[in-house]
Parts: sequence; structure tokens; C-alpha cells
Amino acid sequence: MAETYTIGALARHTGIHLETIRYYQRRGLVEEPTRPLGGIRRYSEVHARRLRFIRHAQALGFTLDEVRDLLALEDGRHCRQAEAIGAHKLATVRERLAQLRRVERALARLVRECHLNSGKVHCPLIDALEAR
Amino acid sequence: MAETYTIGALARHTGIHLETIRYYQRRGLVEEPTRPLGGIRRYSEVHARRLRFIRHAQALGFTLDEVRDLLALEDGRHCRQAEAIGAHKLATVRERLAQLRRVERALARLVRECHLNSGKVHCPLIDALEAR
DNA sequence: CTTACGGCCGTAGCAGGCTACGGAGTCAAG
DNA sequence: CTTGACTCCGTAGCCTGCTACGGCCGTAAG
Repeated sequence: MAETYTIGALARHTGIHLETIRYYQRRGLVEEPTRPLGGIRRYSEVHARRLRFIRHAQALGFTLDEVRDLLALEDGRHCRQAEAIGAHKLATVRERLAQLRRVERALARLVRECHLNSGKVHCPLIDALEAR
Repeated sequence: MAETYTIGALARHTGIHLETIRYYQRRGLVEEPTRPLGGIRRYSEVHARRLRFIRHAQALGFTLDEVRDLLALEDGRHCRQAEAIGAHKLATVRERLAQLRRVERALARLVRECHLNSGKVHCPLIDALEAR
């Protein structure tokens, strides 16, 4: 499993935009292979795995900075640190969830009231926005 | 209820940053009073009400572009249009909510597994991120 | 009249995550 | 040897919602 991909091939292989890979390198999330004297860098499955790691972490709501922290624990031997990062993210996800549920309830009520409004009274949604 | 506020006074009165008010004017959300020949613009309660409307709409998850659309219905006589905008936003909120719930469940499970991991096996959270 | 506060206006920057562009250099096929 | 595809690299732009800066000028108090 040698160094097989150019950056373009890696992009096609992983489905991650070439410029995005370069961006991750600048952000310190993906290592840049040493360049052979003015030549072209070569990437391996190791890099592809890293890119998948990043995508999975993003899908769980981690920011790129948090992903960088998680990548430092890649060997799997710092489970407590990983747990702490995960627990913290979980807390923020739950906060956001609670907030979004409140919005959902309020919005659902207003839309329902609009729907029941037979056109005679003032619009309940607009009214609610104007209130105070 | 005459034109009473300078923009700074309006900012203090509404608790909305002066630069934010100017930004809303540029975005077409708040009308700019005509300037008396090189003088200073004056704002009224009408403007304060508009700013509160914007804040309430934002709290319900509307973007500034959507708020602009809602402001066009400010007279409350286009309840069906308002309902349509609200229903559309409600749908996106519910999508986001479903997405976030999936994230919450996955993350909660991983954090729990990390917690139960007695330190012998590989970290479940890291493993999950590395998995295909 | 002067000082000082603050409005006016255009422009630039931040955060987060990309995406694009352009000129120069590399590499492989024909 | 040329062509054409691709890489390298720095920099700039996009989206959303602000926030800030700086030079000029109006306005009110002393």
C-alpha cells in the first residue's frame, strides 16, 4: 500500500473536493507529504482514512478545530479525553436541540393559528412578531 | 409621537447595536429617514417597532431575507402568504431537528460506550470515526 | 467660538467552511 | 518536442450576521 494518489486522484477517490483537501492541510488536519524536489506530492490510504475520519466527525457536529483535537487522539489510547470532547459536544447538541424544539412549538402554533384564521382577523403570525 | 431619536438614541432605546441598525438599513429591512440637508436623521417609534419585529422573527429562526419578506406583510392582511413562509420555515426547522436528534443519539451512545470502556479496548468514539 | 460628542458614510474584518483563480512548473503521451 | 492535463502556491471570494474603523461634519453646551 504505497503512496499512490496525486491530490486530484485522492479527491476523486474520497469524494472530497481537491481544494477542500488543500484547505484541511492549511488548517493542520491533514499532513502534507514531503514534495520530491519540485515534484508532485503523493498520497496514500492513510490520507484517505484521515479524510473519512474528518467527514464522520463533522457529521457528528464537530467543528474542524474539534476534529483537530480528536485526530490527536487517533491512536485510540486516550479514551477519556475523547469522551470528554464528545460529552462536551453532546451538551451543546442538546442545548441546540432544546432551543430548536422551543422554536418548533412556537412556530407550529402560529402556523396553525394562521391556518384557522378565516381571513377576518389580523394575521396571528404577523401579530406575534409585532407584539410587546 | 414625532421623530424623536437619533440613530444612537434608537440603538440605546431598542438595545440593538447602532452598526446593526445601519446594517439593516443597507439590507433594506429598516427604512432610512430622509436626511434634512446635510443634517442628522431622526427616528421614531415606528422604527423601534420594526427593529423589535426583526428580533422576534430572528428568534423564530427566520433569516434576514425571510424577515424582509415578512415585513412586506406587516399590515397583517396577507395571512396566507405569512402562513406559507411560516410553514416553510417550520419544515426546515423540523428537518434540522430530526438531523440533530440523530446526531444526539449517535453521540450519546458513543460517549456512553467510552464511559463503560474500562481502558483495555480501543476507544469506541475514535473507532467509530475511523470506521468506513 | 471652541470643544466634544456623536452622526454620516464607505469600506474592511471576523467566524466557519469552503471554493475559485491565475500563473508557473511538472509529467506523460504522442 | 510539443501538447495538454494536472499540481503547486498564494491569494481572494462567498455566505450570514454582524462589528469596527476612520475621516469628515453637524449640533449643542459652555
